[in-house]
Amino acid sequence: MLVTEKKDYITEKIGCFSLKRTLECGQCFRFFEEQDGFYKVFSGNKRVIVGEKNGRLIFKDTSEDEFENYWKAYFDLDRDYEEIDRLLCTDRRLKEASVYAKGIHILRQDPFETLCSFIISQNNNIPRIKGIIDRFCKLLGKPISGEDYAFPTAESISRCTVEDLAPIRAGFRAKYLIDAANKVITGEAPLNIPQGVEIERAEEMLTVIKGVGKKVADCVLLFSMGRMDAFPEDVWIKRIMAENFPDGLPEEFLPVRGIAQQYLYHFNRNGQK
DNA sequence: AGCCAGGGTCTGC
DNA sequence: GCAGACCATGGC
Repeated sequence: MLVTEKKDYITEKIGCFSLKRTLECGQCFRFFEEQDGFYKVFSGNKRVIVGEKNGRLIFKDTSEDEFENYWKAYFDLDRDYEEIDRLLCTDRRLKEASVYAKGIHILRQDPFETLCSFIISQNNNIPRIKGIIDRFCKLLGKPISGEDYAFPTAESISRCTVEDLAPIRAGFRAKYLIDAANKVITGEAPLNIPQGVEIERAEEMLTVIKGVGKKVADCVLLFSMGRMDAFPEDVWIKRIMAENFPDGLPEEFLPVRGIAQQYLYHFNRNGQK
């Protein structure tokens, strides 16, 4: 059996990107910082170890193909964030957040994992969300290697009862995870929504799932489907909007309001105030 | 002990 | 359409 050796893959210099901020700003839950500052990142049934040095990303034990075919899109490395930032900085209120959040990219995560993760997120806090997801993968996910597991497939979840899911301690959300798995399998809730579909219509396609309201649907659309016009409004964003944008976001920002949302969220949670 | 956490459902007005 | 109770669990 011939085993092809993988070497580290090192990217070109990336203009406007912060690995740390992108992973830690609350849009994903399955990543772990290692001793050397590298991150072990999971998405669906994939795993990678990635670090940042001198403006380049270093993907350990990764081929160029794996980078080009998956992780490049995952980290949204082809989008021109400098240009988006220039637009957002034309507004005084958004400029403050944009400067603080510089380098955050919106991830293109695995859609089913993102759906389940934000179902789990409801009325919950981030450390516990990570714990539930971790136990979910260990309980039902296919082993990748060592202690690493893939995210559970919809099929494996659909075979479960609420009692089967008790060990992950998701509480009242367990029944929602099962409903999501079933509706994804039948196609009643599609995870391949074309970009051309109106955002309100796309939200409706996901809110057919029990436990998925507008906020969770917008998180799935933004954080896994590249819908930069999705605008998740959690308690933080609602407060920020009421205080700073009582008449809503100005129209010129609507196509990238999801990005503006993430900057505002990060700034207000971690920045001054 | 009570409150809150990247919400949603169900009921009642 | 909108307010309020309720939902499991755990950290503070």
